[in-house]
Amino acid sequence: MSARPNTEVTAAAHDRVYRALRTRIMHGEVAPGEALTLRGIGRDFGVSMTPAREAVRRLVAEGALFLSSSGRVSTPELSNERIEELAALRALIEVELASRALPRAHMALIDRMQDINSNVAEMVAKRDAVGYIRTNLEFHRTLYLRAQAPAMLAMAETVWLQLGPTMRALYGRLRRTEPPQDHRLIIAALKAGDEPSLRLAVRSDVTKGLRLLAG
Amino acid sequence: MSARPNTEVTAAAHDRVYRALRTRIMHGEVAPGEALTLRGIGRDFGVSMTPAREAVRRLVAEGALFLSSSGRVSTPELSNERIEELAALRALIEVELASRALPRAHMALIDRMQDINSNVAEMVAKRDAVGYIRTNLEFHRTLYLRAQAPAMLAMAETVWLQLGPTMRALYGRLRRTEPPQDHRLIIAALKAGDEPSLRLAVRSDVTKGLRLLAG
DNA sequence: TGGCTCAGCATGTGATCACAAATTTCCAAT
DNA sequence: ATTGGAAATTTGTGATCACATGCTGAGCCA
Repeated sequence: MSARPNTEVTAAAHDRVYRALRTRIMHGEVAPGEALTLRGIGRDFGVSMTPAREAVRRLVAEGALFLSSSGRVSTPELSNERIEELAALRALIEVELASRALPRAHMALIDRMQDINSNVAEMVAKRDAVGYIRTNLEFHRTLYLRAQAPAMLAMAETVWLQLGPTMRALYGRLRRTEPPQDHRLIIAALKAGDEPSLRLAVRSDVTKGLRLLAG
Repeated sequence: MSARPNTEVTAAAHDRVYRALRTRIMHGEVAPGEALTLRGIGRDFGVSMTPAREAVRRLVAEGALFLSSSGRVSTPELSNERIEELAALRALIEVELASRALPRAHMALIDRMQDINSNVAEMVAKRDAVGYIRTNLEFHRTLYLRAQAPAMLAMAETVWLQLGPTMRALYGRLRRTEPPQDHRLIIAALKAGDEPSLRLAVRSDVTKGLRLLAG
């Protein structure tokens, strides 16, 4: 086989691999400490080592994967200190994003967030950890997209990515049945146009889960 | 030539290339919009395309380089909106870092920061834009290292990296002769243990330069 | 039984090649 | 002179290979 016989829509192989791995990591579909090999990734996606290597490099650069001194890659196992830091970063960045989104959040957006939140509740009821993480991030991203701040959103997603495997471990352990109360507070603050309440609710939502884990 | 004849200290070629490029970009040694080629980078560093490609991938992932739709890489030319966002991120993250460093900032650290700040003043006097950026970042990093928050510091450095070429363009244009006043305020607040003043001074220092550019 | 060594294997790294697509160059036609 | 297009060159992509290193486990000795 030679290079890409790309006549149209086909994206670059390394990008396809990157996106697939990124989504799996962010949604918590891989456990912390899980090892990956370039040849293994290549086999999984039907490509050679080269695109697998490039995808892994990107993910390492984003902190989604850990590179051992010998070059082996694995999902990171975060220390409590690092979890606390990442939670603080989420709080800083996401509060700002929510604040910037507030003036632009019209009723259609709030309705959509309520729909997503009912999906979150469903995932909690089904004890579906991956589904919960996915819909929960969708809830947040839907709001933050309105902030029109792509660099900040990218930063927030990088943090989510680093927390992905850890969140899986957390919510996999957790035995909750009630949907997140803070999401309702966020929606209420949006409806009321109440910025201080919004900031408080986002900070609480973002910090709460991770505090249990690090505590 | 085959693989790395690495008997000891030699670092991986892709890592060496990555670090060199990263430093050059962060310090503003390349202009915004400057184009790079994999073969050119390889030639410059005496390696093949493979390590050059990996280094570039990492830098693209960190937002230090822009990847065109056809795969060409260049230094990004930031819009005013993006500059404003990145300045806001600097403010958020660096104020937090400074705040966390404050309780641990003893006299030896403050002395070192004063030394670095006199180097900053020297660079300003010499109209050395690259030297100014380098010593200015060194001033900030010296403080933030004391925060013991590696994930946050990495985030801050990623923002610096994205702003590198733009800062060069800014400070290259700027005709200043006075050293930054805010640095003196930062040092004074550290000496006094005055957290609110420190937060204010850092925010002002970090926001000021970029406001001119985006304005 | 427990620890040690060494062979075999798995794995990352870097060079090189073939190919497709994008970009540039150059020449002819108007 | 300017524009159009075709040829030539540059460039990124992905596959493959050789090699050095790290890891694993089987066999050995105490």
